Amino acid sequence: MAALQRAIVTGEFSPGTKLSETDLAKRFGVSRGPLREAIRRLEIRRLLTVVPNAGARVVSLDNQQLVELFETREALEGQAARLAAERMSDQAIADLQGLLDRHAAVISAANGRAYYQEEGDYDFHYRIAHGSGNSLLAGILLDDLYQLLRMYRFRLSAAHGRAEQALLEHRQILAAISERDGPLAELLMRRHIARGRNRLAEQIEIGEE
Amino acid sequence: MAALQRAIVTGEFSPGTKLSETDLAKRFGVSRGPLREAIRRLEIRRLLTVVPNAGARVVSLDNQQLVELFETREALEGQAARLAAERMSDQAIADLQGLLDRHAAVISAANGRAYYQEEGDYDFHYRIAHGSGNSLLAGILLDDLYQLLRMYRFRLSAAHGRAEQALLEHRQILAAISERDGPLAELLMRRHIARGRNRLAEQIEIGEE
DNA sequence: AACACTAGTATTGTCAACAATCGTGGCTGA
DNA sequence: TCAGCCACGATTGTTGACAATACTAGTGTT
Repeated sequence: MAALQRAIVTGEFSPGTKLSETDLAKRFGVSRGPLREAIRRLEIRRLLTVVPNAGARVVSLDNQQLVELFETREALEGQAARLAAERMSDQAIADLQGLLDRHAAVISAANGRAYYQEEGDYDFHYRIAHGSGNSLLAGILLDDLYQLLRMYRFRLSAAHGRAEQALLEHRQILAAISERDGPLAELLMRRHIARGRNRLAEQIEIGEE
Repeated sequence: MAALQRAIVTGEFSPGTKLSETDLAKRFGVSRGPLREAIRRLEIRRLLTVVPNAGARVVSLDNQQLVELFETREALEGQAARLAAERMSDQAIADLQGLLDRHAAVISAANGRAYYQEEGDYDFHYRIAHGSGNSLLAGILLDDLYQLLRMYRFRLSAAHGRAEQALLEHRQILAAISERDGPLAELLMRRHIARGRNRLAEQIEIGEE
């Protein structure tokens, strides 16, 4: 039944698609009852928009709403980085260091921007969220916001040649965490995400011309 | 069907209570189908904890989780205050000024701490969240976190004689917004909420003795 | 030709019955 | 007496059928 969420998040259904309950029920080999429960959950997670008596559609974010998403991430991930600097174990920090080393290898080897930009970036932010030791904050980020973000990764992946830059920023953030400098980690993380938002804003301007 | 959520949030069911589907269905005069959908929604909103094949319970936050709630609020409401300083209309700011004036009247008149502490505080933060112009951020705050908070307002209301202090802090925040000073508004809001968290921490220490 | 209304169809909302799983109480045996 | 097992009862999970609402196509009127 989590298969429905996966199907939506991975982009199997494109934004704006109308979701027929009977169709989905047949597709997933389940009755309409459990399916409706799944729809309600995805509605609360903001992955679907439901209008009463008219059905559910895959959420379709306009550019304004994507900016909102980045603004919200900026606040939450900044706080996560601050808390991670205070609470992450030395072991977890070392592990994360290793993760970034592997990312570096992937980038230099295959010029593997695509992989790094999507999964690598997600891995890093995932660990910071967990490292905050705040399960509520981590849950909002990972269960809600990141699922939304994944739906739009194609629109946001126009940042080629940015893998190296992102990796550098990740290393700076981790360095601040390693030095247990919470405020600096927060500042760097906010700036890191703000850059993503600015790139988005630039694309919007280009698109409007 | 939103009646169930209201019943839980207003504290009609105390934290930890087991919720029987059949009982609730009879109570609200509805079948188990729609009721289960409502339960799933409240589960995602973190107001209920559901274990498979064993039923749903009203969420029971321990002190650690309450601290997490405040840490998350601090990040989100700080950002909301910053954005509100940039985006709130002059009219909305003037209205909010009027709201605080009314709060001041209530406090001095009836020594009405109880009212102000609960509803007044909520009103103020509600308007800031909306004033951010970020519906995602406002939604997370108002639909999710504040519902959780309301369940525990009794445990957090041990701050007597604090109505005046809270009002003062609200005025300072609004002044920063009025001057369009985003960073200051954020700082003051974060400090305002951090004070709430610190009072909570003090209570925890007292309770542990 | 364009609009309004109506009937038909499809889809969502709701319900009561059935199946599966879990917790509990009592029984048996060492 | 206590541990383990079994069966019963209760609760959750699921299903298919029924009711209500919204969309659509077609017809008639202006």
